[in-house]
Amino acid sequence: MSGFGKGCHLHLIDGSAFIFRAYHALPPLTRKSDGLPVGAVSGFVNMLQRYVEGNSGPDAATHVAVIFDYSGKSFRNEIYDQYKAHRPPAPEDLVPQFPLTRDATRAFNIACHEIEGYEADDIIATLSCQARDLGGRVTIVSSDKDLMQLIGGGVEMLDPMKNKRIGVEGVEEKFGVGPERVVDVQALAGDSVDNVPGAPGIGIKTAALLINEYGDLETLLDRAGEIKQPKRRQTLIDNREQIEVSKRLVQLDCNTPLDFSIDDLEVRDPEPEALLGFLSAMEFRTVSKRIADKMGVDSPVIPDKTPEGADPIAADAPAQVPFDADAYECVRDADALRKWVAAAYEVGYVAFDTETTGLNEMVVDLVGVSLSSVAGQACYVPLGHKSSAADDLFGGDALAEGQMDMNEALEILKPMLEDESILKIGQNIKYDAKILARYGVNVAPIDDTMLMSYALNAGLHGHGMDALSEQYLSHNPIEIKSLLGTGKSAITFDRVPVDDAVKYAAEDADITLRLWQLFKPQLHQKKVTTVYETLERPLVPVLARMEMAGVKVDRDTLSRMSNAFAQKMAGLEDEIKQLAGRDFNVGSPKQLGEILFDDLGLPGGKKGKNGAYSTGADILEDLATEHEMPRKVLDWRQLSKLKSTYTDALQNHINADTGRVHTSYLQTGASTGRLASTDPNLQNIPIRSEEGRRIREAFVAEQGKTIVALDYSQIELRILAHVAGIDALKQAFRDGQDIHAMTASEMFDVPMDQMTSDIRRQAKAINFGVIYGISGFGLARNLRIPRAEAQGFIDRYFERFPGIRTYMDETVAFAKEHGYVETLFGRKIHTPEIGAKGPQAGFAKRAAINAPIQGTAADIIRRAMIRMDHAISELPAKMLLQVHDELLFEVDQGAEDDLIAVARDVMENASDPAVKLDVKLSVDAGTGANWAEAH
DNA sequence: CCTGTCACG
DNA sequence: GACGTACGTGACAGGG
Repeated sequence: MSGFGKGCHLHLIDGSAFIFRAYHALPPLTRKSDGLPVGAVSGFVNMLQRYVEGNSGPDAATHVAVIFDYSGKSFRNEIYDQYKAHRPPAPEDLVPQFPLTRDATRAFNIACHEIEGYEADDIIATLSCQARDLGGRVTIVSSDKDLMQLIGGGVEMLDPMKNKRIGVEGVEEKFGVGPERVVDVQALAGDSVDNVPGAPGIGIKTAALLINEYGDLETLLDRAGEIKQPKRRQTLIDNREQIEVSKRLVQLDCNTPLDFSIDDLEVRDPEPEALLGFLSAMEFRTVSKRIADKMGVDSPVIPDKTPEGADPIAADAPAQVPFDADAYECVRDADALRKWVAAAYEVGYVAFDTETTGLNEMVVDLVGVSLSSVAGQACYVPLGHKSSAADDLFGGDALAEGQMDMNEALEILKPMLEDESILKIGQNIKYDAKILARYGVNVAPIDDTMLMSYALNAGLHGHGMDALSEQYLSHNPIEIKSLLGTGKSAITFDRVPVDDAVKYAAEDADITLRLWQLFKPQLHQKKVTTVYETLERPLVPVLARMEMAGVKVDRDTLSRMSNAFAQKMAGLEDEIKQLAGRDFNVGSPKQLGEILFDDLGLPGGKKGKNGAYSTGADILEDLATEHEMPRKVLDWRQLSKLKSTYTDALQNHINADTGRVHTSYLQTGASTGRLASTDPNLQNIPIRSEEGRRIREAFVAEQGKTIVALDYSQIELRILAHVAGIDALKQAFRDGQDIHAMTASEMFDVPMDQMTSDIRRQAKAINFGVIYGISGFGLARNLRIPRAEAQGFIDRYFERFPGIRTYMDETVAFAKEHGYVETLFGRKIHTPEIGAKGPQAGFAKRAAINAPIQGTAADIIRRAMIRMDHAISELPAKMLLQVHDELLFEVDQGAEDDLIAVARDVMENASDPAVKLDVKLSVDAGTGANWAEAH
């Protein structure tokens, strides 16, 4: 066997990082037989398994090792006794798992090494140098920036989280200098995580600037006196020794004494017996089975025994700490804030919340931030509270005393909020992320308790924090109303006294943390982790970007329409009052009812539960044959709606700075998985009537750009064809037929070439009816035909497509048995009313039938949106809006075709590979200067 | 604050 | 046998 050399490829896996990631990513699982904590081991095994599976192709390793930190002090503590001094001891339940991860590595037949007195990074450095000198390639599997100094000359890093390779350019992007100067920059910038001091006040940006100017650290320090900025100059002169120590701390050692050689690291196939033996000893049933299947051997039998009295759920429940508002801290200076940031680093996560002057993220100001990393312990950092008017003769616009400078606080918080190793937990964190984005902070990675609640319990209850706190923590939080008041006299949060704000804001962070601790393991137990991780969590940044992008709305167009509507309405109003014989408020259904049914004595007056006549559009439509007034009222109402809701209200939503309208998407608004759009709702802009449709002309592209709209064609009927297994429907979609005409032909025995628009219209109504959980009454009302006739249609439909009936019955039965229904992607929609008696039973049944269809369509477009972000990143295009089955883009003129090709591909394949649909998805596209043209 | 009405998919 | 019924949303105006 020849030794390591040219053509060889060494993979070095940062084992310790794997362990911590696994520990934080997974709920605290225990071995069933004896309660040994094995969550981290389980995650570690999964990562190794994925690594082994992916190790093929041109980048495959010929040699591989997993490298661990040796527990205890390293030689760096002799250089600087405070090195990594802020690191807390490993969590109690993680400690026994350390040796098990070594066992796991060996079980996979992968070399595993650690050396006393050295860190994993040093071993990785030494092996990288050796491999490079021998002419081979190296891939370091880690996202630790301290390892970036090793890159170059055939050495690359692979970020396993993002599955992204990092080469020399990646280093330059991160540090502003090449790999050989990374240590110089780190020596200056220091590192709060490892407690490397560096030069106070100098961060990576400034450090890179200085190093690039002077060449290297030694030259810089020697010539520090030449620096123009007095503060910088003094810092470097005063802290020379500290900077030199820092460099020795960050410099990795390429001469670690190894008790093995690279040749010992050659890749070996796992031995089934050893690997399965280890997995069954750990009682990992799922992985055992998967690996056994892969290896083509029998999976080991793992006894399923639970010790008497053990309650795994109860063991997982977070500790009950009483709520204590007096325990919350008000943070007023940098040192205090740094302590809270350090606390986040200790555990690797932090719940945080922002307080602002209002609810419109695009406009409001930041007033304060609250943090919590341990239940019961939380702080509030007031930043923008105004002094009370009584203290300030100049109208109370001065900042209150005892607050940190906003920029200083953000400088301390930003590295932590952007640190990939620190999980930021929020309740509706999209809101906080958007606020902070306007202050130059890009919050990531994130978890969101609102979305967790939604993935777990959609259909059971709302997902606002107050409701969740009450239900799951038995704690009623302070109401914001009690601080701000209501109505006209309401104040903004910056006017709330700081002492009151602390109690309210810190409590929110505390509650969020506790909810997270509660929900996180439940995701796993309730099997909704995939839904949360693939359909909820990654959508947050996508929606945030769309909302911030906004859509350009032309004020003049709206204003002109508004005037035209007003004129027409005035004319109609005169005519209506003339016909009524007296003056009244046309916009009042109550008064209108009295005119129609009492004064004019028209037939069919039905009083509702509060004694008023019903005057809905369908009733007026029927009355239109009796009298000419109802038609005029209908016309008036349409104009009134268009004017008040669209041409007038929309103008007020145009952002003064951007000239665009920025909606907010609510991810948890609809139980089925659909989004909801608010402030303003851009998912109900008119299209069905010709007059309403023209409002879309006001949604325009910027100069030099084009609006592109892509929408799924018949997505819900396609999903119905799949889930109900209707072959005729599937075939029709495959053949590209007119689906409603085909339904009509099938039902009414009319050949396709003799189809009339009226028959087709009826079939279309039936097709939609099926999706909604059809009833004879509903169809009769929709088609304005006798109920018996409608029922006949339905019977015939079921006869021709018997799969539909089966689907409906099975779905209702499933809902009754489980209390929920599911989409094809595993989203659970709860149906608590399914067992109800009375009219609600009908509602619940139809909702249960509709939910998997509407929900699966919603899941598909969510997947498309999540992938779209990356897919169009190279194009001069932005995704602006989602309207359930449609995506709206703005793209540079000339790039429309490129965008359509990419976006259509993403949308049509959005269900792959999780779900293989029997029916192809089809997407229509349109372009134009405005939304009306593009549709 | 609730209800009726109507805009969308 | 009667009861009421298409599914999912949000915004606005009127009225207490």
